[in-house]
Amino acid sequence: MNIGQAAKQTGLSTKTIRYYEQIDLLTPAKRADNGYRDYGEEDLETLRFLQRARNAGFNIDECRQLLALHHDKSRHSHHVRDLVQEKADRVASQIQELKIMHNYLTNLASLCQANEEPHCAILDELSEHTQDKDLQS
Amino acid sequence: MNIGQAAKQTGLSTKTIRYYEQIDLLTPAKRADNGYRDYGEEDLETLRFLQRARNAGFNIDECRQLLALHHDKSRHSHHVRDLVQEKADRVASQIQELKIMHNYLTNLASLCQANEEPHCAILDELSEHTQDKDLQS
DNA sequence: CTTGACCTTCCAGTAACTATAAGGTTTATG
DNA sequence: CATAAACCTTATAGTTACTGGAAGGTCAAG
Repeated sequence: MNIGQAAKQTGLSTKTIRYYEQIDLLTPAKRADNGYRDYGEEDLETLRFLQRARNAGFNIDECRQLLALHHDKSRHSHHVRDLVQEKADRVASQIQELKIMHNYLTNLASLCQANEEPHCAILDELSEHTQDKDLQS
Repeated sequence: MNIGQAAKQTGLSTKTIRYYEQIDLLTPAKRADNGYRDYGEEDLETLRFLQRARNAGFNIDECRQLLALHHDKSRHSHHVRDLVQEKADRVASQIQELKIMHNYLTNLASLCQANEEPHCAILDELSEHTQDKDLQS
């Protein structure tokens, strides 16, 4: 199977697949006689694994670890769990930060009269006050 | 005032300030006789404006627009509001995505027995099923 | 007068790709 | 059989918003 087909089957782009090979996230695919990369069912599974892991928010390095655990038949399952739990925690705190930011922004937006006049309380806010106070709530 | 002082006063790093100048986000600071950048109170205000806007989650290009509006005395305040509101909306949907991701991850984590055994339902999940279904809930 | 803390410019690296160029191969069509 | 579209290949550069480091000039203190 050519790379284009593999891409379609897995939801990754051909560029991305080549890139993953380049950074040694994937072992190089075997080549057909014409030099084209040739993917089999097992390759597709690895590609799908990566697609899902990235989709779940794991970065490349974390994917590398997951893949290593995936291939390590002597792994302990709690290692995998720890990785996932840690990630979930980081996502949770990222959500918190974004909520604070969202508060601040809607607050900002509500300050402004939104008319044809040049005066705008948003710009005042960004210009004048001591910072961060409004972000902490 | 040298760049180091300006950095301290505004919460940006010297690197960042030079970078902002380099990408024309800032007009070049005037130079002292020794070639050092020399900042006055007005410069500090612009720097603080940028620090706050970045902190509020605006990217460089959005900061450019905010700064332009800031300097445009014939602006209409609703333009500013629109910019902020749009940003708030984007942040809101980012939060939604992260919540879905967080659900998925805690779900994953709960599947795993987390013991000394190699078998791990997380890896099964990432390997086997059709994708995205679990992300949609 | 030298040491350390500044400042300068320029170049490279980060994350995770995406875009583009220049070219070879395969497949479909007239 | 020619040729055009749709593949594939590699290599290089661009993206975002900086950060780090090298190599060197300047300034204040002891």
